[in-house]
Amino acid sequence: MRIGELAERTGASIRSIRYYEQQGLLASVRLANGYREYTSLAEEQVRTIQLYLQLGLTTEQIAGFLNCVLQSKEAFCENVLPVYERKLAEIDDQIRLLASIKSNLEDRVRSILEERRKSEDECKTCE
Amino acid sequence: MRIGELAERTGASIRSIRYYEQQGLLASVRLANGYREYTSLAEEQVRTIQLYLQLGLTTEQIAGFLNCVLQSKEAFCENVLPVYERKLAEIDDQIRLLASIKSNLEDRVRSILEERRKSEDECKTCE
DNA sequence: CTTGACCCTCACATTAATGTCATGGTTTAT
DNA sequence: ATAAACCATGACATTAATGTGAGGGTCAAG
Repeated sequence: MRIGELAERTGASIRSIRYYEQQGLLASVRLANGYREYTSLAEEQVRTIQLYLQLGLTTEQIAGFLNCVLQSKEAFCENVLPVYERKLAEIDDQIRLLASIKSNLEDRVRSILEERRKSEDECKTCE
Repeated sequence: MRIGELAERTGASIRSIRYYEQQGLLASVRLANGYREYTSLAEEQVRTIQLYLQLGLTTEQIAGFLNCVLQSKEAFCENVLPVYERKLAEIDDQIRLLASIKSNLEDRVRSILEERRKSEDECKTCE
């Protein structure tokens, strides 16, 4: 199939599919006219790429194990686990940071509401 | 004081201080030679900017209420609370997404370890 | 008068995947 | 043969704060 059909089937944009190829994630054979031609395997391959991208992995990380996982199970690809571990650590850091900012913001919101409540009370006293 | 001293005192880079000015967060008067001159108030102002940036607000958001909060309390600046609320909602979204990716990754790690354990067991059986 | 430490502006780089536009070749159907 | 639909490459834009470097004034101390 050609790139348009592959895009249609996978939901990836043509632009993205070309990008995956450029990043070494996806191969294509070129027809005499220069068009990319894909086998039906490409469809699953693009879906696999999308899956890993949704996990927040970079194309570079994916490139490190994609060929392996396309042929065997993740469990048999040595490169997968370290990437997952690193990503998990990174996510934990991000969550921690976000949680800390969140509680800071919540404190501030509480303070503001509290201060405003006090002001309102004063107004009532004034009346 | 000049920009170098302000940078030194606040820990902000000279580059950042100029950027804050460009974004309308910080004013300076220019000496005859073109140098920026700051009053001692600028120091607190930069610290305030840094504080809001650490909360993940953009310079644009900060610009929306900085003048107000420099003069009175946050509680009396109408523009603060909506920004905080929006930021909190955004953070919740991010945390939810990260948590979802995290549990997905954890499942995958578990699967891999499980599969490998099974393989090891088979090996023992083989011996 | 020269050196070194300041300061200035302008502009490009950074990240990473994707969108979008320009320009142009190919194919298919009418 | 021409229009419509497809494909190609290349390049710039996106986000937002900051780093960095070029090229060039200013000023104080020696």
